Amino acid sequence: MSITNFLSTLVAFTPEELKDILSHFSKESIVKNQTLVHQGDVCKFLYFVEQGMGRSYYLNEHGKEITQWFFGVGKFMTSADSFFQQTPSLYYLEVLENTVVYSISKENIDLLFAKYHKMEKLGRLVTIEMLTKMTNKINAIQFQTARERYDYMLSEFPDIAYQVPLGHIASYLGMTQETLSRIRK
Amino acid sequence: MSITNFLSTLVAFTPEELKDILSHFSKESIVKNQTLVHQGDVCKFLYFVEQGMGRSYYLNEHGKEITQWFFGVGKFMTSADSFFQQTPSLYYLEVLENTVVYSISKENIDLLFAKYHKMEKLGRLVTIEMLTKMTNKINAIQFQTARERYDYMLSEFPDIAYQVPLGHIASYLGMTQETLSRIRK
DNA sequence: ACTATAATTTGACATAGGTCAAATGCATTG
DNA sequence: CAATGCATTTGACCTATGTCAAATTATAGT
Repeated sequence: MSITNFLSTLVAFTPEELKDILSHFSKESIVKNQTLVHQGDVCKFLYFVEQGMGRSYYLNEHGKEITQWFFGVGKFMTSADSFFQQTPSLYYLEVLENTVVYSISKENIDLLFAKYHKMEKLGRLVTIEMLTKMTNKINAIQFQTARERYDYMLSEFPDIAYQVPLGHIASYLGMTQETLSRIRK
Repeated sequence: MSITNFLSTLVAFTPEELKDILSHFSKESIVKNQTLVHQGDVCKFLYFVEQGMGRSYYLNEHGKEITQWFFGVGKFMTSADSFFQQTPSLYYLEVLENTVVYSISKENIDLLFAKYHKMEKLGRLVTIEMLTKMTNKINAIQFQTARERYDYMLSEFPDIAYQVPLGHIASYLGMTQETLSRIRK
C-alpha cells in the first residue's frame, strides 16, 4: 500500500494537491529493531508504514515491556498523544523489521491541516478509525478468555501475529508469555 | 460547562460563527434511564452533555450489560462509530439521570464540517482526546489489579463514580460486582 | 558447522478474582 | 409505615491464569 493510494482512498485530492502533500513527507529506510521514539521524548514525526512493521510499548513498574500497539503496512505509526500535543511520549516506538516509512513532522502536518480543509478531514477520519480499533481491543481484552484474546489478535493483525516474538504479543494481549505459548498449541 | 464555552476553549470561533454553529444544535431534556440509541440502530445524533450523565453499554453473550463508557458534564456523548459511519451501533446509549443535552444530527454536523475548516479541526481534536482516554483505559484495565482499576475510575470519572449503580462501574472496569463491593470497603 | 545467546515450551504450584447462593440494606409506592 | 422489589454485601468454594524455574529449541555470529 503506497501512501498515495492510501490518501486517495479516504479523500478526493486533486493531483496537484497530492503532489504538494507528498512533498512534505520524506521517505526513509529504517533498520530492524531501531527505536524511533523513546519514552519521555516528544515524538517529532508521524510515519506512514509502506513496508515492514513496528510497535509501541512502555515499561511497567517492574521494568517489563508492555506492547501497546502494532503498526503494519498501510498504517500511520506514531505516539499519537505525544505527536499531536507535543508532550513527552508515554511510549517507545520501534520497528520490528527493516521498514520503509514516509515521515512528516508536526510543523509540516499542521501546515497541511491549515492549508487543506480536506487534509484536516483526513486527519479526523484516520483518528476515528484508530479510536474504533482501540475500542475493539478493549472489548476483546476486558471480558474474554486468553484463547479468545488470541483469536482477536489473529483477526486484527493477521499479517503480524506470526512474525513477531511471542512476548510482544503476550504483553499486547495482557497475558504472560507462558500462557500464550500454551494456547498456541 | 455550556456548549458555547466548550467550543470556544478548543478553537477560536468568531461570534457569528458560534451563533451559526449553535443554531444547528437543539437543546433537549431527557428523563432518567431513557435510552437514546439501541444496539443495532444507527445512531442519529451527537449529544453534548450540559447537565446530568449517561453511559454506553452492550450485552455480552450471556445477556449481561457491559458498560463501555461514561459521559459526564461537558463531554460529547454518542456511539462514535455508528454516528460517524452511520452503521449499526454496537452499543446502547442511555442517560443515568435527568439530563440536558445539545443534540446535532449527522447531516448537520457534516454540514458544519464542510462549511467551517475550524469545525473540522475541532472534530479532530475531540476525537484525539477520546482516543487518549481510551488508551488510558486500556492501560489501566489490562495490567492492573482490581483495586488499581477502581483508582483509575475515581481519577477519570470523579463526578460519576459515586452516583451510578455499582454494577455499571464493575462491568466498566472488567470485574464482578462482588469484587468491586469488596474493594470499596 | 559450532557456540553463544535469545526465544519458547513445559512443569509444579500459588492466588486473585470468578461463581453461585444467601443475607442484608435501602428506597419507593400504596 | 408496611410491603415489595432492587442493590449491595457477605460467605464458601473453584478455576483460569500467574509465578518461578528448568529444559528445550531456534537464531545469529565466527
